[in-house]
Amino acid sequence: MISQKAKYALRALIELARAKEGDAQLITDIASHQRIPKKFLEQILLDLKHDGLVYSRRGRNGGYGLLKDPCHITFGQIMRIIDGPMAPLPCLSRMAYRRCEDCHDETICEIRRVFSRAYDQSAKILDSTTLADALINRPKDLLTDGEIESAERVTA
Amino acid sequence: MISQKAKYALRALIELARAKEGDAQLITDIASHQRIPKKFLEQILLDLKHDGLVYSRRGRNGGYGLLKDPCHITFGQIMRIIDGPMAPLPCLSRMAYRRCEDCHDETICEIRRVFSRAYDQSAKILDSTTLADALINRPKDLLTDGEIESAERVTA
DNA sequence: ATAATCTCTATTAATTCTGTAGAGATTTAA
DNA sequence: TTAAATCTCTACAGAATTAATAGAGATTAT
Repeated sequence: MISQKAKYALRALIELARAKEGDAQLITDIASHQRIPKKFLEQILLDLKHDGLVYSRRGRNGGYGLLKDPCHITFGQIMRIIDGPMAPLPCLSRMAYRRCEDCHDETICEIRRVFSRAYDQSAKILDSTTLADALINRPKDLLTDGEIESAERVTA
Repeated sequence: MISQKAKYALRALIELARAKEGDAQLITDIASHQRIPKKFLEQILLDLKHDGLVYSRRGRNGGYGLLKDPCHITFGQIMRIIDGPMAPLPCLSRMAYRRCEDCHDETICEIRRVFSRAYDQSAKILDSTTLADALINRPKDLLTDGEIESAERVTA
């Protein structure tokens, strides 16, 4: 599962992406619209700022805004900033590779091999889907099987 | 990241899958071969037994063995037994669906939509890859791009 | 100056993870 | 029938992580 913090970050960024370019939005407003604890959101936005995704202005008329175009901010980027490496094994992380402590030989590890394939697939999606993509309200005939299935369960 | 417990479980099951069908193996032996804390492994194997993946015999000549053919035990099954739902969001879990506490409307949630696609992909792999698949030592020309890339980094 | 707003660091409570401990039950075989 | 080997079950504990909360500080507009 992704962390609550990551969900908050994604919700906040989606709200920022929806705003007209340039208008800064208040932490207070984002927090109340998205039902995010304000002080927690402060930390999150600060992380995102330190990583160059958003800008901020202090004082009156202050607030936060996206620093990059929504079509250049991927879910993968956001997840890595907030939750750290997405890889299911440290030895599969491209940004933060670490050896698995007790692994005999990485090159022949069956577990690594299987998870590598699974991770490739999901990373491919998350690293190519942007905030702009997420905002597009797609017609039903373009939904994936998984989306259709889950939509059916939800409305059932 | 998957848990240490899940890695232990996978390693133990791979060791059981390698054994000739029928011979039970001792917890002690699996623990020492795979460098798994013995008492921790006891709990893990017990979980797997309660879920019908392995059998056990007590007393002299006791031990553990697979209850099903390795080609009928998927990585997905194992991961769900040990780590619980694999879905990145509770509202995407097929086995253990839960509503996201603070979600306005699941059917239009952008976050859910994106992660649904990513999860579909990786679940497809993990639910179709079996212990038997993992044991096959495939020639290099059948490796995926991700496997090649990571093999290169490892040997570099 | 003052009010509004973001910034930074510390602290805390709850939960999860990774084990450890030990008494108990079952089986085999001498 | 006894002893040794092995799995079974429950409880506990320390460390790490998560999800906040708190509060003093810095900056900006008016």
